Amino acid sequence: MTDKIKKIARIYALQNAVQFNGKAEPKAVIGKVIAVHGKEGFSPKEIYQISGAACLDVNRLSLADQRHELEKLAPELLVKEKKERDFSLPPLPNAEKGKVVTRFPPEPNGYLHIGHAKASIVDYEYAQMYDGKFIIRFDDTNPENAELKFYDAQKKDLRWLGISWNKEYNTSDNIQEHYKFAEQLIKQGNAYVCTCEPNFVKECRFEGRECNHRHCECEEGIDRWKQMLDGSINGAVLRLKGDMRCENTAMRDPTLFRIIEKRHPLQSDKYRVWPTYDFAGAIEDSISGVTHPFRTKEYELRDECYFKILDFLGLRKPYLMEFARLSIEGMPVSKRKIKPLIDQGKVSGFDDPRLPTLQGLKKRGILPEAIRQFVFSQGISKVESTVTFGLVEAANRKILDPISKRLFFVSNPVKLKVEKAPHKIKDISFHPTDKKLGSRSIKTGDIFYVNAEDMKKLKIGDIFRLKDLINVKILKKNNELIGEYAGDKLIAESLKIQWTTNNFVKINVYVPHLLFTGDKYNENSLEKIQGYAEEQVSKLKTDDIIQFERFGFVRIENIKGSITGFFAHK
RNA sequence: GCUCCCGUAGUGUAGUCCGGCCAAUCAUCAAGCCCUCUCGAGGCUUAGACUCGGGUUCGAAUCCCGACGGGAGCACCA
Repeated sequence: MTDKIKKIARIYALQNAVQFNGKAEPKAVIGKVIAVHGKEGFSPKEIYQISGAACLDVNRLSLADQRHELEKLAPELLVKEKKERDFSLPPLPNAEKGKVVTRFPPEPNGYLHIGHAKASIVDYEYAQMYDGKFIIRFDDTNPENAELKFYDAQKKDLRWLGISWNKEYNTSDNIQEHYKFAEQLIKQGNAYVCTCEPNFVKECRFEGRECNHRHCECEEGIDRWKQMLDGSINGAVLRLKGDMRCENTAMRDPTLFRIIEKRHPLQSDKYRVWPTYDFAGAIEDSISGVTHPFRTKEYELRDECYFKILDFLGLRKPYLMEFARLSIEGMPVSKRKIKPLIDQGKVSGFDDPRLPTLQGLKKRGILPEAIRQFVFSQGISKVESTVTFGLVEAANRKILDPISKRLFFVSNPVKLKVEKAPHKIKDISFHPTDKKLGSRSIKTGDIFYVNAEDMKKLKIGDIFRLKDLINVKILKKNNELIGEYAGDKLIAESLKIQWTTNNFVKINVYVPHLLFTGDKYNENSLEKIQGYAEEQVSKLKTDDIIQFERFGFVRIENIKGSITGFFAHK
């Protein structure tokens, strides 16, 4: 038995020594030995001694000898294997295949952004993982926020992300049911109608003081509730009887229902008493069969309230989980920040390519699959972090690169006359490796357009190459740019530049930069680059994403022959 | 102010629940080289982290205590 463990210790001491310059470290070795062998009746002390001795012995050998011996004993330990990272979501606690139900509950008050994408993708993905069901529920319990157009707009955004759902409904469809639960709470003495001034409520909550309404009889409570519903009292709310001295201030008798006299986009003026998030969220998750509701961290303090309500009503409790909000550097997600920019005309709308709205991302050529991969790479931890948009770009580039056509675009174009240039009809393929993407043929003469900065780098007499076409020697560089044909054969070390013939397409490319630097709006966040693209570009359709060589990936909009580009990234 | 949550390379992230195959994963970024008729992609290499201080233990990124730092809540918004 001791022999066995000695042998193991020897092997790992050798491995450790080989890995770290001939010096084995007993601490590391003992760990491995215990991990592989298990303790099996040995005390850690014994193993420690054995490992220590093994290290001493091994360290006396030369590195070459160590390697040699390890090769004989356990050659597989010689190669350091690369660990693979698995980017799928971690397993869901308390989950059973076929029985998981998740939900995405947006308020129909705006367009979806990347934060919503994270939530919905996580919800959807877990339902998929467990062959469960995924519900989309519009949390439209505040008629002051809900707007008709957003119900469909949000669904459209979700579909674009590749998300589908098993069930869709509105919380506002269930108000009657919410009323029944409210009544039950009042009857049980777990809720009461309060007509205190909002400021007074706030004060009491802060100081942990109860108000008089808290102690009214149930009979009276029901009456007052009915009055709330029929409009005969105003300024009333229904509050949960929590604990006004609870350390968690969310439990200091939170409001469950309030009066909002505003026409609802779906329910019209049918109701004037509306449940709050605390109430509606808990009730809906429970009665719709959701097993694993996710929400963002800022609700964490409300968990207690969520469960208290379900407790009082004897309703099933879902397994509630939280994760951190997603924030991206320089790209605010909140309506509070975006809305003023739109109102002041600083961005064009909710689909401005500088915005992290799904429509904005789409506009600049970010693919839904890239967003999904990005979300998976972020995971669902509670650590708050600010991500660089570069991570989204990197994911997008990996998807785009093998499938995007390569085309020529010349920004800041200058005219170049090439003397003695052979007239050609040149076939140039759309992709450097994937020939299946096809090719275009370009008819060339002696007039070209090239980028002015490229030309600045060249002196008279220099030879450069019009990529995929011919070499050109610079003859003149003053008012006019004149070159001379210098052969067809590729010169490996020559500068290869993109070009167009005089048969070009005028195009503006909008390059989005960070909207904010720190807290300040970046006045130069949208750069407009004008240039000429090769004629082929006029054949592109809206939403085509191509790469302009040495420029970057660009999404095209072709509106009745007028071409605009939106820069995605390099 | 009170309460809660969180602290791993420049930025993200795995590992933390259940201490030992962790002198710590992967991506991104940066630097360098190779490859390429793009400044893209690909390949290779290098650099870079467990917030700090105590404790428990043969052994701590992991458990305990404390400090510090960041975030959130204290709405008749969600």
